[in-house]
Amino acid sequence: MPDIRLPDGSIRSFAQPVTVAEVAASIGAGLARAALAGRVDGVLVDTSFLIEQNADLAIVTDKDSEGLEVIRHSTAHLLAFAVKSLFPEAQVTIGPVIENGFYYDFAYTRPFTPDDLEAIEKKMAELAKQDIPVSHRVVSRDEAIAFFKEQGEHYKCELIAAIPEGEKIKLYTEGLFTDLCRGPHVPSTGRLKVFKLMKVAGAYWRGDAKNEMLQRIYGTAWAKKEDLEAYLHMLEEAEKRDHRKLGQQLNLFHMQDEAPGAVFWHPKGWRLFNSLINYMRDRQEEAGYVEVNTPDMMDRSLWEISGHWFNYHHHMYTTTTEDERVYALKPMNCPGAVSMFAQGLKSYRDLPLRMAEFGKVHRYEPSGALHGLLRVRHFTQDDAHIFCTEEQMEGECRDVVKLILDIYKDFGFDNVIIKLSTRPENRIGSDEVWDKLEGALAGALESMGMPYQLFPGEGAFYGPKLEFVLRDAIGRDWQCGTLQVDMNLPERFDIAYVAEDNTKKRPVMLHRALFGSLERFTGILIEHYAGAFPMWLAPLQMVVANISEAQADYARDVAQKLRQAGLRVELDLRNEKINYKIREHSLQKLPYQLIVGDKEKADNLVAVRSRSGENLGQMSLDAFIERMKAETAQKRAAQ
RNA sequence: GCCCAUGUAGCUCAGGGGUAGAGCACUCCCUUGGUAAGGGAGAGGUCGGCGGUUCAAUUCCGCCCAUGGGCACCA
Repeated sequence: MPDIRLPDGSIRSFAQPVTVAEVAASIGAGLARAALAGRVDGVLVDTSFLIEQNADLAIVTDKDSEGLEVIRHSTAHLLAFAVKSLFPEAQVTIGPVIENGFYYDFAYTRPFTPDDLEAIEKKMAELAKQDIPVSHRVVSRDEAIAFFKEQGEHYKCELIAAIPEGEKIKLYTEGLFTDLCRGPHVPSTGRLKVFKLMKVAGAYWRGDAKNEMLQRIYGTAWAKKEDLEAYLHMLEEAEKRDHRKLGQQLNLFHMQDEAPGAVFWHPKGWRLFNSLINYMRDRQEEAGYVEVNTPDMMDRSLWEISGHWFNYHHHMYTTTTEDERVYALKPMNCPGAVSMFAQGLKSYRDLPLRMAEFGKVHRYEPSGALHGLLRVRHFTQDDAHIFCTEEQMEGECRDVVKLILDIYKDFGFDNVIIKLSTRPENRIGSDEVWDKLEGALAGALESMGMPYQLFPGEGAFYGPKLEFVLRDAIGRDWQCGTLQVDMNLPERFDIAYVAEDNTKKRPVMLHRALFGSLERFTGILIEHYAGAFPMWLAPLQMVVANISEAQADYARDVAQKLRQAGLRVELDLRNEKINYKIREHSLQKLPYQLIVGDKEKADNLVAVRSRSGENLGQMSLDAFIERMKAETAQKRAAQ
């Protein structure tokens, strides 16, 4: 005799146990048709779930985010259903919901082709149209294993074996297809209307590279057709921002086959790159850092001391010289920095010593990992190592966090997620020391009131770390900055400072990078701004274009004056119509275009057009320069 | 590193067993035009590399390299 309380607070009483579907029907026929699942006392269930006692119930429809998840999950099953009906020999494995869609991994004798995908999608549509009911039953572990064994589904048997004791094992059936699943699912396949298969890819069984590779089919699913279209449109827009594409269109950089994972910076791209370094130099100087430079290549013995040789030498570039010495290109700057500290005697008066280096590091990354500027083999870090006393540690951490967040703001990244990764199982050092290091990082954040996400066990073997993830203009997340506390290197290199009491003490060492990799950060900025850089970053800020040859001298004159005012200017005196020039420079996303014709020449003016396409009219050169200086100083403003 | 796909002119792409084609860009000529493409001519390619099959390979097959999408990796 359950009393059921709905989200609006109203209570419905029933004479006997009822299913979620029946409650929905008692409220209205429309809701009954829309019901995808139910939430009973906070737990998501199928519409066939029988409510026997008093309970809170919410009917889940495609208007709820949970409803959409149910749709995606059920569409993954529909995909498996279709694959099994077209390729009965394929074995099913797992098919979870992911952002914007789902995937399903299959084991099959041959790879699925793009044509197969098309056929599978067609089959899915067919099965959906047949509106096949989806039902489930709870079975015992032995029963489940026997069932899948008989079907030849060995992966499923492995999955069942891994289900913890005491958890219910459910089998969902739609038509001839039965799958192991936690549920819930839509009541029938007819509820799945808007989906599209996106791509096939390889994926290791259970995410382990030691296991065999399965075939993963990715798909997307939505409640409404318009949602799917909006999603596909968003993907197209993201593709237009792709830094590899823009890098070529805007003539910023290129890469070529002979140098995989390495960048050829063109003049404009290099100017951008250098703007970032110069900006960082200024900020670091203000924050009390000194800048140093250490060798790119050092003897193997140094890398043995640092531990890199043992841990990473497969990923290091090495070379043997004629005298048979083995050198390695630096994969990190820290051994150089520690060597720098070790040289000469250091006193507590020298601490904290904040030592920055724009070091170019070389790592032989796996070929499959390379990706434009975002994952390269040779990159420049805006690295710094802070040597300090234990007492100074927390304060230094706080200053780094402040600096990072403040700098990100200048690029319009206000939305920064901070992750704290703590001691892993495999680690060096006593728990007591780890308490201190983790305490310094957490304490710094907490004293500033900064929220953070905790990742227990994810720290490096030598110390905990903070990671700074920023969200760009179209909502994508990028991990950039890190702050790590290191107890490994100071010990390995046996560095010390002379303390107040004239004893030698081991300093604490912080590693930090704000941009992380300059190459990567440049790539992120290209996508973030879609190539339309704000004035302070734009490699080329403006063009001066003449209407016809008669104003060439005047245009030259204007450009020269702008350059003298410290602006980055290009001159376009080509024998082309003004429309043609404007179109070209607009496509190059220049912040400003200055048009000079007879009128401007006569009155000593420039006609200004902004990147947004707005004609700002005529103004004097001085007024324009004033305006440009103000805009450049403003930093973050972009259009 | 693993799976799949791709590689043709500077760029975007078409083609296909009988020694390659378009648009844009480039060079020259005409045009001197006021806020997103004026007209004409010309030049440009060992069809990613190496092997194989064939009378003949850019096209078919194999290996390698690179790129793209994933997986794994990211000190």
